[in-house]
Amino acid sequence: MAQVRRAPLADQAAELLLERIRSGEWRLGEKLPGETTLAPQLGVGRSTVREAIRQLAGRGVLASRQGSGVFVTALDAPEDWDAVLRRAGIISVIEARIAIESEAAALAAARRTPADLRAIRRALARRAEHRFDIETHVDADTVFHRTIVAAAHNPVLIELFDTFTPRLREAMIDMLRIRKEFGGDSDHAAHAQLADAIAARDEVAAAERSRAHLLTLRDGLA
Amino acid sequence: MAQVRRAPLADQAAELLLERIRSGEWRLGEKLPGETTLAPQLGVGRSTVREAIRQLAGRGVLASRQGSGVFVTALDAPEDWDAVLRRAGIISVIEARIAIESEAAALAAARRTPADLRAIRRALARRAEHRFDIETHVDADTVFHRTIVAAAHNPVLIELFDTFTPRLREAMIDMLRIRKEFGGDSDHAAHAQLADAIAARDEVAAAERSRAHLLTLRDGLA
DNA sequence: ACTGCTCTGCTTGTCTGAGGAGTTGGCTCG
DNA sequence: CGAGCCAACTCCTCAGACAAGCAGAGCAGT
Repeated sequence: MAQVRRAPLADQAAELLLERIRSGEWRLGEKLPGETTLAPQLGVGRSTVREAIRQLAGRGVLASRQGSGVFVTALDAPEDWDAVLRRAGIISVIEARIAIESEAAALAAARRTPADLRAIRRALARRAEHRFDIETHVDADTVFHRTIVAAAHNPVLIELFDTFTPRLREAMIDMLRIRKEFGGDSDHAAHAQLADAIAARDEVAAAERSRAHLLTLRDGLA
Repeated sequence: MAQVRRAPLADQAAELLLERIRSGEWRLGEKLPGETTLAPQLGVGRSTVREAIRQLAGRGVLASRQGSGVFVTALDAPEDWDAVLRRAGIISVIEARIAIESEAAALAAARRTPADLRAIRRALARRAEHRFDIETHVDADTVFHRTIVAAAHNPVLIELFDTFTPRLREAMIDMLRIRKEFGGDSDHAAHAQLADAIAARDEVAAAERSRAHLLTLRDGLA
């Protein structure tokens, strides 16, 4: 026995439709049978079919046009990044962060404007101030790293950074709580060197420093 | 004059609700007013409210539990990556690909199994065969690069790769069509060197080769 | 033969009313 | 004070009705 029908009919109908779409029953852009046809086919009422269609419309799979019909706009629901990141494990996430952030550091060194540099320096100072409360320190650290990614002027990279950091926040807090030592002088010096490399437009050094710092973070979490 | 295009009431209602959620009217995990309360508040019928809720449920913002109520599960709809990539421009996308792929190449050099290596070599051979039809060549090239990312054994990186490449496919095809020259000996040699570096477990060289190759691609698209 | 019109059937959109099913919190009773 | 019942509330599902919009068939005029 699977489950005692915990899921509402509308959800089941949506899942069933998605399954049939995935199987290739209708091509991209093709029209689905009408609601009045689909309802008895799925064994539910028309309102239920409509709610299932709405659900898939919210996920970007279907689009309905009044008077015309319901059309397939995607052959599959886009991967849910939250789910991917939950499944993946912290190490994989931080490796992805290393990838984007070291590249972003190099780009930042090449492209940073004076305003970017001011923001980086300011974030670095705030990061140094908040060295007593763990959560506050982690957040200040994240803000600092974000200013660097922002200085790369690449919307994809900044979006990736924002996708990954929430997942890492808790793990970092836990790690620091165990180590009982953070925000020390050597840690601050490493970050200051990163900022200096970007200020000096030294792409190689910026990538290197960023990478080295995050690798220690990864090994701390392993 | 607003617009000729009229959105269905249910869509308008969904947008309105999302707006109120974003504004912080209800906190994360909090319960929304009942359908019978919401309907006159939004000036629509109950079934329309239900369809709006379903739509937001499909986007992961709301979740409804029978007998209990409708609850906020996210304060905002997750960014749609397709939209981000469309907006971002090819250069930004390929820079993101450089970031993940050069890092993946280094990880692949460290972690590749014999099976990974066989897959890489096989993909390299197929890539060399298909050097006459542009589309086929681009697809074979993508498969080759994907085997490398797969050898890094990091689910986040492979997912990122799969997210980016569809967006790049057309751009690469267009570029090669203009240049009228592809799959040459030097191009093939560069890929072979990348495969060799991974075979030799040389992390630095693998990252370097991958990066250099993709940079020429970026500059070709600029 | 071509153009432009209307008419018609089919589609989705919206509302209402009626029960069914599940949850919650208070109330009664031991 | 605790256990069990119960009533009010919630969402879930259905059926029916009518409105609004689209697309193609058919027709009339040029």
